[in-house]
Amino acid sequence: MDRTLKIDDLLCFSLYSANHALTRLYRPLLAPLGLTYPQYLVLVALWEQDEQKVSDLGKRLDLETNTLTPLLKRMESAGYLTRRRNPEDERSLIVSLTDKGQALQAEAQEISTCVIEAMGGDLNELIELRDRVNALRARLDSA
Amino acid sequence: MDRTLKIDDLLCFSLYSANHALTRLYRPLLAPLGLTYPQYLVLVALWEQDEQKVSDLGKRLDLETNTLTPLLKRMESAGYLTRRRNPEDERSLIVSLTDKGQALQAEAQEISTCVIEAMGGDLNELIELRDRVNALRARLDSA
DNA sequence: TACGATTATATCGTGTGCGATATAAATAGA
DNA sequence: TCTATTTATATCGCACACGATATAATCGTA
Repeated sequence: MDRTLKIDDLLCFSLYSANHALTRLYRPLLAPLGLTYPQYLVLVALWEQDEQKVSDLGKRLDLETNTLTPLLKRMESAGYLTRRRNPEDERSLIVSLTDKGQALQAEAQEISTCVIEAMGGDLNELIELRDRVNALRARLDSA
Repeated sequence: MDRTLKIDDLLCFSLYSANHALTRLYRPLLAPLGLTYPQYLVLVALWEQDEQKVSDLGKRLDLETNTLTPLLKRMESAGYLTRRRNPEDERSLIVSLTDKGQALQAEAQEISTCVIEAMGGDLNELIELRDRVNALRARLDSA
């Protein structure tokens, strides 16, 4: 049996590469809004629950503050959100959507539709794939 | 029905996040070798087929030269590979493994074992997941 | 209350990714 | 053969990611 490690054999490469392909798919869809893919994920998290602390967003998106702080500053400059200290604990920072940030939610539905179409295949299959990838992520996080 | 877009609903986020989790898993395994995860993927590609042009590696890993050139230079500095012009076409550059780069293949087997264990679950399940993710990637690339 | 430990965010340095552009070699035509 | 076009790699700029470290606020405890 051939034990040579091949690039296409690696689940890690599949995920790495599929993630790149998705980023490339999102880029032109998000460019008109001046958003990057990680910034879009921040918006999704805030649409789901507004007024989150930086640490909440970090847990939700599994990102560190050294990634989030500059990213959120850019989004604040772009007018999509505001950052203010928590009056109850001046250490933490509360991130809130602006009206402009709220308003984007409507356009996002189109983007989702577009992405799902590009992914092709049956919707139930995509959902199952999502659940399996999430399960893998959970196993990796707990390892 | 609740149509609010939730972060965990997104297959794109699953892949994004699983990819991060994998990178975090590989980091401490590769750090003793002075390698990053993308650099490791370059080695895997070269173990499979030595003496590849930069453009070949780009196709294999789905990366542009603006990513590969500096990455390969770092790997050359680290002594894992050499870069020389193709005598038959001076525009192209041939990337070859050094003895040191070849030698790493043995250690890689251990890393793979480690990663597969961390991924947990049944091996056949992992293979099926890989195939599904690869199929998704193929659909995205052709879209 | 004083002060060391903890917590939340920020900063710095390095390494990807990639759009845009530059450079050099090879090729195709007039 | 001379030149415009194409091709392969390199460079530049910006935005993630993240380890390491810094700073400021809060907490715990004597």
